[in-house]
Amino acid sequence: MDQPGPGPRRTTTSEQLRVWRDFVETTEALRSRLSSRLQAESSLSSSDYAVLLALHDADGHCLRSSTLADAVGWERSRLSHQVGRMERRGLVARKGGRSAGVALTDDGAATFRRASVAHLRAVRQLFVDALTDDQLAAAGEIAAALRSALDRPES
Amino acid sequence: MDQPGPGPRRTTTSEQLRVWRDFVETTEALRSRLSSRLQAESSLSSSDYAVLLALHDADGHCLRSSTLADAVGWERSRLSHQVGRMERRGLVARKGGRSAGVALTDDGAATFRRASVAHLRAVRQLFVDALTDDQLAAAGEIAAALRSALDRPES
DNA sequence: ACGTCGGAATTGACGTGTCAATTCCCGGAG
DNA sequence: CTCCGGGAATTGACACGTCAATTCCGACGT
Repeated sequence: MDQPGPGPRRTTTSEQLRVWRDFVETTEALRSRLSSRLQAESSLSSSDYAVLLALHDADGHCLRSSTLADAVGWERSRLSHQVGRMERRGLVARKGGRSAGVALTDDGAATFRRASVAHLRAVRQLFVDALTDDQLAAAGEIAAALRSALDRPES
Repeated sequence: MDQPGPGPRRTTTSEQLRVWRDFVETTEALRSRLSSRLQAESSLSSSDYAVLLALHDADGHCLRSSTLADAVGWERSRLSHQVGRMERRGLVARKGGRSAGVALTDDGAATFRRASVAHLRAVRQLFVDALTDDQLAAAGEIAAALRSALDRPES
């Protein structure tokens, strides 16, 4: 046996692959479920919600485009399209000329508050309460480990 | 202290929320990284890959539309659009009249084999090898727990 | 003051996903 | 044989994301 003792060392990859698939499919399903609920309850997409959240947390409910883009972690152009659509729906407003800020409208702020209680309830039900304390802690560690792998030099 | 002893009971929700956000953002980033690599290395989207994988595993490299839809877990119409696009690129072919099957072409099969080695390498690097054995096991349990919450009656 | 240079923001074109029709085919009833 | 019902598959219209231009504005040198 070229296995260094009884310690848990990698067997094949098929078991690992199974975990990978379960993990991916489940997180995907979770994301998509939360997204449907949000849509059904508040007519907001996850993207809408992300923007509203960032603006809501911002000082004066207003941010420069590029700051907002960083806050939600998107490309500029994606944000621009998104803001355009949200502006048409009256959730946000562009301030000033070409440069200088996107602001939450009153309507946007109200919509966000309404949506967020339902959304947080859903997150609690489908994630927080679905896991034991240990599992929740493990989830945090796993996220950190994955992120650090993602941040490595690239291959 | 209204905390019932040293036992691990929920504090506020803000710590839990932080874990939730980390978790979501990280899995999202991971998915998107794998997807870019696949695209760069093989000119395939994740959706393309999913379809090729399902057909490759299928008997005779051919499946009925609805069976294929179940295999990848999509809506019918999404599959139809996807297959249409893949057909134009020569990766798959529709058989028979309106009903009766989508088949992998030789080109599709070859493309899939090429893509899968790179993809599996990436999965190993960014997921399997990024986690300790314990974390990998925990990931499996977390997926199971989340899935079972998702499968509950709905709210 | 004028040009122009550079980055910020936007736009357009295109591939993709969803929802609501719509088409197509098969099987049974008359 | 013909007609009709219903489910499978497709299509169309529209929302969304990405990439490659393009526009816009302000700073800097001369």
